[in-house]
Amino acid sequence: MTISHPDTDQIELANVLTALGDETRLAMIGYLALDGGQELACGQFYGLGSKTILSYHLAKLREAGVVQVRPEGTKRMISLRRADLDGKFPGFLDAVLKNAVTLAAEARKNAALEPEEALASD
Amino acid sequence: MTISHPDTDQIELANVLTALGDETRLAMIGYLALDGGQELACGQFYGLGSKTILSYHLAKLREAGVVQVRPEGTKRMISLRRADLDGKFPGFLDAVLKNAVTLAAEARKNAALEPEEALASD
DNA sequence: TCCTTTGTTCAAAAACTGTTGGACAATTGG
DNA sequence: CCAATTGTCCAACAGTTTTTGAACAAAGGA
Repeated sequence: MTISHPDTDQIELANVLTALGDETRLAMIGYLALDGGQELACGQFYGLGSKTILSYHLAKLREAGVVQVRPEGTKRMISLRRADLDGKFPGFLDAVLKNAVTLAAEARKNAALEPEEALASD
Repeated sequence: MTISHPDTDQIELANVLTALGDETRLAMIGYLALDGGQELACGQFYGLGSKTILSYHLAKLREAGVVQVRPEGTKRMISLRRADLDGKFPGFLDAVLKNAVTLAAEARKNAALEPEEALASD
């Protein structure tokens, strides 16, 4: 395997809770839910910080078993491990996402207003 | 107010998740759910550590808005803020408790086997 | 090949966390 | 009053987390 993920049976609730106990990471999973479960690349988490910081937080989510990361070219396509989480902790992810989605929506709105993060749009 | 608690509208999901992202604190809320929502004193979290450590973790749970603490004599009667949490994060607490309860049950069983924690039973 | 895009890795610094042991405080009972 | 019970507070310690900037690597296009 190119990128290491915990097996489903190695996902522990305390680790998942720790991974999600951070506004940046909560917003990240909100982004992943916003677009209907579509995969996202790191660069699409607008308004959540530098690429270094996103890489760091992405690793935390991946190591806790919250997200799946698939390399595609130079990108990393990220998606929620929804089936695994729903199987182990029924109802948990949906309850958390209700909140996380609003965090992501705010971050996206703010990023649109402050184009410091945005790259050349030409 | 004798003991400080956050208002309901000040309870934030990221803080709740951080508070619960720890095996000791997860087991603590498991204990609170085990006995059908009865209040517990610190001394009744058998097998979870010294009184100092329980006091530390209790403060974390209280400051995050997870538990309510009511002084009674020299004891602190602790209960889940179930209505507040259910109101703000529907389905969340129940999803977490399913797991936390088993942690508490294991801790209680182990504490019964290793009577180092137990005080004089005479 | 050279450059761009996309992200990872590293070292360093600052802040926070969890644990321990001892002292302390408040309440209750003898 | 004196002692026991129940927890809190404090200082110290080791370890972890988060952040920053710079260097690096991998893939793809001109």
